[in-house]
Amino acid sequence: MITLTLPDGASRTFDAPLSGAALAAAISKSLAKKAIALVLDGAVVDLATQIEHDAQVAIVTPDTPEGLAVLRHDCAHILAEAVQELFPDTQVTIGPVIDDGFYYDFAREVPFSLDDFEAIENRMRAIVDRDEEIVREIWARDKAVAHFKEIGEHYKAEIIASIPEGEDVSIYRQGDWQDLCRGPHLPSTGKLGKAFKLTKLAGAYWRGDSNNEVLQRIYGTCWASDKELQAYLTMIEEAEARDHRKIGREMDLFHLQEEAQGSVFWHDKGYIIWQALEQYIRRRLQAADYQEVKTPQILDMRFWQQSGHWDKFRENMFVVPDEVPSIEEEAHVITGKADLMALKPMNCPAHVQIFKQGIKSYRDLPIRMAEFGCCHRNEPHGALHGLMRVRQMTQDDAHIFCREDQIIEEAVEFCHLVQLVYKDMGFDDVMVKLALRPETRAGSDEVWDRAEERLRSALQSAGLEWEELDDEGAFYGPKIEYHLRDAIGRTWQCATLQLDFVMPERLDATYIGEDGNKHRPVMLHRAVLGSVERFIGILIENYVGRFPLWLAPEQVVICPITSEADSYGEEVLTACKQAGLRARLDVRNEKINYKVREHSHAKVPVILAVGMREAEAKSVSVRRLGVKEQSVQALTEVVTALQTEATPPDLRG
RNA sequence: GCUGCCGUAGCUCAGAGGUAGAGCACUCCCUUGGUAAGGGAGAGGCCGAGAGUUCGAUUCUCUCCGGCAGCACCA
Repeated sequence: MITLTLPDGASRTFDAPLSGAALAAAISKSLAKKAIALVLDGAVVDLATQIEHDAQVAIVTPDTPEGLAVLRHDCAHILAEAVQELFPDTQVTIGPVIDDGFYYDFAREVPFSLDDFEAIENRMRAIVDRDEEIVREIWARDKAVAHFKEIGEHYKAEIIASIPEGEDVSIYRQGDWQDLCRGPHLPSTGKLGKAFKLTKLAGAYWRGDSNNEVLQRIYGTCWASDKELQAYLTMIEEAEARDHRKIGREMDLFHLQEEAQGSVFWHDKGYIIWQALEQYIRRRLQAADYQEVKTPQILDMRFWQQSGHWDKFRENMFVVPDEVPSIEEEAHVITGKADLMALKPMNCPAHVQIFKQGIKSYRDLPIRMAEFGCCHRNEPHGALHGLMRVRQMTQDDAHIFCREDQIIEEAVEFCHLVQLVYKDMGFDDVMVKLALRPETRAGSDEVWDRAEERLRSALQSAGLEWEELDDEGAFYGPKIEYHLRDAIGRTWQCATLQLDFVMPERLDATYIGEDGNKHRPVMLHRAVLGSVERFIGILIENYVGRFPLWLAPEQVVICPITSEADSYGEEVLTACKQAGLRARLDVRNEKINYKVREHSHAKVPVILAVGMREAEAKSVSVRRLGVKEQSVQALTEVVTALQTEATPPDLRG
């Protein structure tokens, strides 16, 4: 007798052990048809799994997250089967499920091309039509290693060989094709359906290590129905239209050009956003008792040697020889013999220098030292990405020098500040991560234990949920990271707080404690926006260029309907400007339709149309971006209302 | 940096072994129009750079540069 409890709390008893498939059939015919896997006491397993004893069970269907994951995993397998049928010289490696789909890494001499996708997809559909039964087999590890070696699947053999000796491995067989896999899988290939599409082709290192050979990765997406597949493809297409590089060009915010790779040319409109943001965050910092400083851009190599950057970070630094370039035709411009200086990649060592001027008392702490520091980092070319990853960036950086007993309070305060700012920016999809000790690190395990625990309690006190990342911390300490999403779902680290016991030591920063002795301060490296460039990139994508009034580069455009109303337009413009609004008058010889269309495309939040009727009544016809309706209101009222709306969030009553 | 793809007017994109085309934008003219394109004319290109194949290359081949996607990197 076996008693099985279903998700709705109901239970059923069976005389003998039975498979998931039999269970589904016992519940209903339609469920049996839709069933693709089984949840047995919380674990997703094959539908064919025998249920031997009392358990919590659920039948997995494609319309659940678990079901979709199984589907995508099978889609990866079917991709691999199709590829090996079409290209027998290909070795398989791994093929995991990812957000919205899956990928499979292949090893093959000849590169795949996008043109191959059609043939591969066709073969995948044929495999679905064949409806091959998918069977799980348990093999001894050594036998599996030998087998995969023998059939020339060296990567698979390597994976299996890394499984502990003596353990059995599971092999899934579908038709003539087989793969090492933990599972679970569909009962047969026919259950996959055809709502899949191969999307991207890219290189990827074997085992994620750039010292290893490059494999060819094929990405795909897979859904329970064609409708969902179509919806996903449409969503991706629309998301691409939100790309900040595209919107930045359309709205004339900034540009990039190859003579300054990774450095941004900010146009006037983009720089208005920058300034509004900088002034806003500066006020927030002032309110939180930060002091603002400015430190040198170029410092001698010896300085970076002392800070440890020369050792740990040199590859990412721009180096400048301290000599006068030769103007002789024949001579080398630079001798290569001069002392070296470097553009600062970070502000922290310079801030320590300010801290070290004079003698600091424990009474002075915490010192919160902020700088809108322009830093240069020599990023790999392949890493550069619009505003998101640049080589010259400005951080809303600050270093908090404090005593150990002040760490938690400072960290909690910081988390509150981030939450406040991100709320003002309208971000609701923020991911918080805690990056823990990396393999190569400075400081004892005891120090790290303490540091990590402190950040955990700070996150807890701030009421946040977070994910912990092993091995991702800075060499000098663990860090809290706030990640934001871009238009197509990629995440970018923005705010960060890093706990550092090392730098004060290296640069010999001290304060006089209550006991009259010298002590090391702790440093908290922190940024709220992160890099201003990246943050604006995220803002553009999140707002799709339709900024709230306080950030909009152009807030108001005044459009006379006939040239007779031009002089009244001037009057409206003056009123707007006097109220501090960023306004412009469009007196071009164009029809109102045309002007409305153009300024709407330019994402100007407010269009004020004025004709003779408005001129006589001292009113304006207000049209808000994205709203078809207009309303005619008194000029003075409109200006006052817009003025209120354009007030930055921290200055509102 | 690695793998793949791409590079034609300011933008979006056609094109073909015989030195280029559209729409939008731009300039000028006509039009004074009431809320997402009024009409006409004009100007605009070393077809990413270099080398090779060819009678001839923007088109084919190679190298480089840049862009895009992913990987690695992101202290």
